[in-house]
Amino acid sequence: MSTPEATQPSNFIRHIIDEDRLAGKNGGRVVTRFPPEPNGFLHIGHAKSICLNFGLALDYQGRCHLRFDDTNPCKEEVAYVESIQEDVRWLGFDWGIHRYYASDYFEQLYNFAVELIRRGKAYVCDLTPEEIRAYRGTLTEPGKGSPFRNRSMDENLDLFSRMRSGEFPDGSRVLRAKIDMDSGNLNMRDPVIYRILHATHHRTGDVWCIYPMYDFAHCLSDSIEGITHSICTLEFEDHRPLYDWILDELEVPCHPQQIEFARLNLTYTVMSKRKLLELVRDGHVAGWNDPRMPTISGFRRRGYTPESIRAFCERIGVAKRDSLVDVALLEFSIREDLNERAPRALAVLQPLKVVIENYPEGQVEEFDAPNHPGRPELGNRKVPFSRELYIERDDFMEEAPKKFFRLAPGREVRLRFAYFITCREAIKDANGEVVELRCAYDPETRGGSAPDGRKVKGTIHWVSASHAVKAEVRLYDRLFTVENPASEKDANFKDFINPESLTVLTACQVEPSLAQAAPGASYQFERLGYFCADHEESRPGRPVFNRTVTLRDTWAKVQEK
RNA sequence: UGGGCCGUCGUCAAGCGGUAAGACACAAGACUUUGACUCUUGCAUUCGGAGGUUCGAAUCCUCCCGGCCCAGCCA
Repeated sequence: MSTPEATQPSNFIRHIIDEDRLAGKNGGRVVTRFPPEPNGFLHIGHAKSICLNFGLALDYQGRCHLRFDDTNPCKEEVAYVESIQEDVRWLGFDWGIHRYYASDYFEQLYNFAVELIRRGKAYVCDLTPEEIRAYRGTLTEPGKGSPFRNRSMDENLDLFSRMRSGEFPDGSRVLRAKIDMDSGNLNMRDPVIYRILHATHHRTGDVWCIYPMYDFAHCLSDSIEGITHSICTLEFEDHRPLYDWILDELEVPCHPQQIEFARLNLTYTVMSKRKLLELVRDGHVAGWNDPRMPTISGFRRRGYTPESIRAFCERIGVAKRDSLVDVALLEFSIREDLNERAPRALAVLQPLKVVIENYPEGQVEEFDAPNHPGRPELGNRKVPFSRELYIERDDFMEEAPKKFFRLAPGREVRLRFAYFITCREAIKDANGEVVELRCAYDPETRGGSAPDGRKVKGTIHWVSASHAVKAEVRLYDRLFTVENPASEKDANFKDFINPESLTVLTACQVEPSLAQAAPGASYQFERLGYFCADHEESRPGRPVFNRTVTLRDTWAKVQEK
């Protein structure tokens, strides 16, 4: 069995854990948790956290809890808890019996709050939200104490209990921790830990009308569950003193260690739930699982595999510096995986008709095409060939440069698995647009090689016109035109939405074997890219494919020069 | 004139006082019935800057510069 340290790249969190184990801390146990708030869909930034937390548990033979941080009934919905579980499972992780909800702890949390009051460390405050803000001071000036700061313990106990029983309207009072209004850390200036919210909670219904704030609920939930390492993102660094303060002031089962790492940012997309929600709400995308979305469900529908996302998360590493990861790394990860597993197929996206003038009318041949060039065990399929074909429009150029290896008047190319053909004539319509090619084939080149040893530089894909199946193909491109839309100064991120992020092609012609593509199945359309049959809209006989990612395209780079 | 954190290749990221890993990207070449894949080669005399400590510094110290986060009864 390999050591944990050897299975994954090292990072500072592993170092901390290694040291803790060496010191015998927590009895050597490692218990982590992934604590999403069910107020939106998971995105690839969450995938980084999931891979980290569950990965650590796996490697150190510990466990990782899935805990819904559902302390704000106004924003949370069961639909989200369902999608979150589906996504975590799809990514390949298993929380076993360890699925929890912060709302399961509401009673315990309430009792902890009461205890805090008893210890003189919390008080009920009647200030309005505006007053609380004003009293809090600013970044550079200290705050001042609330006039309710020194209420008696009995009064606090009474008021808090009446808050719970619903005597007071929303916003009229809060419970605050009594810490330090002079602290340079605003989180320590008597933070609110309970607020009144007469809202129906998706799990507890109307049982409660007061709800704990994140800072109060999170550390205690961690402690209740026996978490050893509570891993979160950088913006919670300022909250750590409060996390520790609460656990220090109360008698709790254990005191987990909060560790912060940098959240994932990816080029050409946005990663905050608020912004993603906005894209969905304003109809810029078709939903949370639109293949252009950086959500896990979006990537799934786009044709990404869990393996590729896990490989990506491993490659990006874990550190504390803010970073913006090149989406090319994600694309590399999915190409690497699909190259290995996706069966090949011939598909013509923008058909150009080709008539092979010297090929007998009505004749049909079938060629054996391997499903994968490197994996013969994946077998072969038959591809029909006839006098009239479709090829890709881009594979013909009327005036082709020397470096263009494809079809042009007078030039010869190989039709993959079939014959060499030479272009005799390009037929144009009234607008001067090429609508058909008249070609001649060389019968001696059956199978794709010439007995006389002559070579052709180019091989193109094709499909037999009368056998091809019509398909819809959706080409996806980056959602934004700039690398970091969220950081553009004096502008709204939505101003940078790429108007060409989606191109729908409805007249594609694909080889017959693709007619029955199973929803979600991935293929490599040779020379084009990886495509997957759409989970929701693909139908037998009328397939719909989503482009996952293009193939690497050296020719495109040459063309740019 | 507040508090916290971070600066190592274009992008991520190892390194933890002994003389700059790796990946992606990029470039050149080989192979090729996918201009794919694969392979080979190249790609930081230097670690934000300046001083200092040391036989020796990306690693330790000092100062400076730059970036990020915090003033929700959101998480």
